[in-house]
Amino acid sequence: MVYDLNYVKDNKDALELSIKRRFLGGTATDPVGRLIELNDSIKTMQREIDSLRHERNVISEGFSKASKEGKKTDDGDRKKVRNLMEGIKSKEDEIGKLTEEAKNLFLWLPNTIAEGVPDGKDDSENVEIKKAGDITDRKFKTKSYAEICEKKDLVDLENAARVAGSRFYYLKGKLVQLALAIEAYSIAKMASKGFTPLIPPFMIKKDVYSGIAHMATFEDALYKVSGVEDTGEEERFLISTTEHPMIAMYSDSVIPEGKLPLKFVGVSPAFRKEAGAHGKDQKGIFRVHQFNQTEQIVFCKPEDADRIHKEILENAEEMWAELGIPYRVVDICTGDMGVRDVKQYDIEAYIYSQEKYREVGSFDNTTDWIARRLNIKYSDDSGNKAYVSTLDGTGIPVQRALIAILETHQQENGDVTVPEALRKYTGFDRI
RNA sequence: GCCGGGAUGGCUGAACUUGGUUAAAGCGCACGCCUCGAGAGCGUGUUUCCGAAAGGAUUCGCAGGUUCAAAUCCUGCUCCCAGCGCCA
Repeated sequence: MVYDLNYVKDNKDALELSIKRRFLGGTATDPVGRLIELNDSIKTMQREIDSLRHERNVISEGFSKASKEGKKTDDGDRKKVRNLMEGIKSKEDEIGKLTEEAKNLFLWLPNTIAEGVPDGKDDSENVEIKKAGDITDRKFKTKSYAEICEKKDLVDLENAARVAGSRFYYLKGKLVQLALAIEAYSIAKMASKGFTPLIPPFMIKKDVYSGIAHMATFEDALYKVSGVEDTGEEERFLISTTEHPMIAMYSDSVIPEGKLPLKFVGVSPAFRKEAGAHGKDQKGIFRVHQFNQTEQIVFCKPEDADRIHKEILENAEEMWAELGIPYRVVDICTGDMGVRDVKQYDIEAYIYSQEKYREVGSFDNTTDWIARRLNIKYSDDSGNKAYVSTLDGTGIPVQRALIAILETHQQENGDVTVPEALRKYTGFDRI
């Protein structure tokens, strides 16, 4: 983790405003001011340490010369150096404490906010900016996906609960093939747009993860893999989104400017504790501990971030349209936006049985927020380095797409037609 | 899991046995000189941090330790290579 406090100084006003508009103020009093204060003390102290070290180095050099010439060394100097070292040590301890506090504050800081983001406290104040696809008036009564799965034996929740616990499932039969078809379709679609397909590791080391996620995420979302400590290995966590290992791929890296933008489409399972979601979508496969997804990730130059942000949103829209699912695009308000985002769009698919739009994708412009934490830079021809911008957006979340397809494409007799775009991957056109 | 070898700057690669000015040398890259231009040649620069600069600090996989002084000695860890064992 690298933290760059000049950035905080330069963006003081924007950051303070951001904290206020996101309603994060209660967490700490004047975090930005405190951070700047810490920064100044750390710098001053570092300068003092540097000059003490210089003194030490000068004396030490004298020893070096003396030993080469076979002369005796001065015991008084030896004592002096020892005193210097004590001074350095105590100052370093102090600097360590201040740095720890500064790092935690820095990690906590949200991103700034892009122009035009609607103000609001929570998701009720998000703004719908687009509706697409027709919600058809049915002559028959809509069956929920759960009913269809039950009737056609496509999901087994009961045995899953006994074997793995609640919020787990067995997918069965044609639903499995449909799930794999969604992945294959989504990967092929994105690859055709110049995104490099990627299957990432499904576990991440703790120290890497702490650059990406807040402690709250660790406790509420992440599963820790236990048992490895005994062998002396580092702790690992199961990924909670495909995005994390994809972004971390370039941590501590410098990407040559000519390679940007770097575009990837990943596919993997994701594991979430869903702590704090008790009661929400309790049954079924809408909110589960383990799901599959495809994910778009782009590393680009800052000036391209806005444009590519819209691009990844449009990529996903294109896929939902081809799957024939009615959806809408929502402009997320300040209070509901991820702290990493300067701007966030969500796609929500229409779920007939609930007569509601439900979230099926999130599209984040995180500018250099992640890059600063994971130290991802790019360099131009003359070697100047700057932080890249990163963008991430869902491709297709498989389980939720299954739900949307079952509910949207059901027929009166209870069968479900497979969207045209998926047929070459399923090999059948009807469930 | 066992045994062995290894990790040095943008890259190649020495110094480690025996701790001591500036991490050698080469390549690449940037800038300058030279040139009508290019090449060659010559010179300067090329980890990171503080600093307007001068300068200082820092850096040899990571973290500690010993020492006036660590790339070098000691301990722990991570990763890579090869062999053996196990294995989808």
